[in-house]
Amino acid sequence: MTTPESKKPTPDHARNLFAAHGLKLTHQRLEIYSELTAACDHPCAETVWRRVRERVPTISLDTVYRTLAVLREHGLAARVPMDGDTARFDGDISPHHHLACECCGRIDDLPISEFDPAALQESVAGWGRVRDAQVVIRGICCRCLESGAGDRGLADGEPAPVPGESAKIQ
Amino acid sequence: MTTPESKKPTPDHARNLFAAHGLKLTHQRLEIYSELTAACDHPCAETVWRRVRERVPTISLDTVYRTLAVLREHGLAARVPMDGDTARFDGDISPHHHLACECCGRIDDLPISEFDPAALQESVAGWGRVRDAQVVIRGICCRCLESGAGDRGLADGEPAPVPGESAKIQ
DNA sequence: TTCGGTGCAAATTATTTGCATCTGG
DNA sequence: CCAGATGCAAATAATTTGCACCGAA
Repeated sequence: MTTPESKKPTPDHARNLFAAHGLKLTHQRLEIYSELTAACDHPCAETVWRRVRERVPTISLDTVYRTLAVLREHGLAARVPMDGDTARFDGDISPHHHLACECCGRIDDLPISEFDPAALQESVAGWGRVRDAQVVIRGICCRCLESGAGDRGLADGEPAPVPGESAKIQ
Repeated sequence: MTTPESKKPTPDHARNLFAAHGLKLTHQRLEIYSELTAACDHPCAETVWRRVRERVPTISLDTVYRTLAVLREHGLAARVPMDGDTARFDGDISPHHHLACECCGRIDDLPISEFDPAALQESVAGWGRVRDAQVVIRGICCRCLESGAGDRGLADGEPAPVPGESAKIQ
């Protein structure tokens, strides 16, 4: 286990879910989907690949990319709206907010209830159809502040090395 | 003029601003900075380049990339937190929110006052230092809805062609 | 059986970097 | 004069795509 997995993994209810979307349920897709919904660190494609490879050594990186794209197209996964250079994915499609460290690249869910997307319905009325509304916060996490890695500040994606941490790719 | 420019351009107050940050004020930087602060469409590096080239035909794309990076490092510009495949820049560094069309890639400012970042200070207290907090909305703009381009839905960055629009790169 | 899915390798696209030259302060 | 800035071209890194084979329904 590379990172702490919290949320309950997807057993085989994925079977019905995929069928409902007219998607074939392959060994690879099941593993990718399970890994993504179980993860809580909003992994990038390569990270999902590395983790799934522990169970399916022959899976290729582009299958991961293709599967993540398919899951997004069917609304079973989402991309986190952030400004790094690598796409980060989220298996939790329920509306929620995000918090990102510009130093080490970690992205966490932001548990708040102060913000209600419905409140700005009329403000966006004439713009078009809203698919998703969330609060995005960028800053330096306490771990980076403590390690002094956040001194320079800036940078995004997976920047500056964090002492004691592997960082780089999440 | 490629797109409607609204906000007041930066005259020469840029001279003092750059000096204050210890940055040399070159012809190229001035044009890039002016173009960025005048733009209201959150352009990508290549778009800034195309626009500035009308005045400075010899400027190179990597100078634009380097300058945008420098401006960000000094807090004179920001990258919009979004999930497209190309970085989008913002010359307006005052706190505000964004609205993005997943179909044509356009990004607009979202004029709302309902959301006050200060309200979640305590929610983020133990996480670290907040540098920026904003609401990000993703959806399909009315122009795409009308043209039917938003039918398929999904996609991000600069996807599906919009009839009557140049789209592709913003 | 059949069409969608997969793996591999090559191709694209966005962004960065090395280096020699040039220039603002 | 000189450290920092620029242009050009080559290098990276992330993501996509062509194609032949394979397996779920």
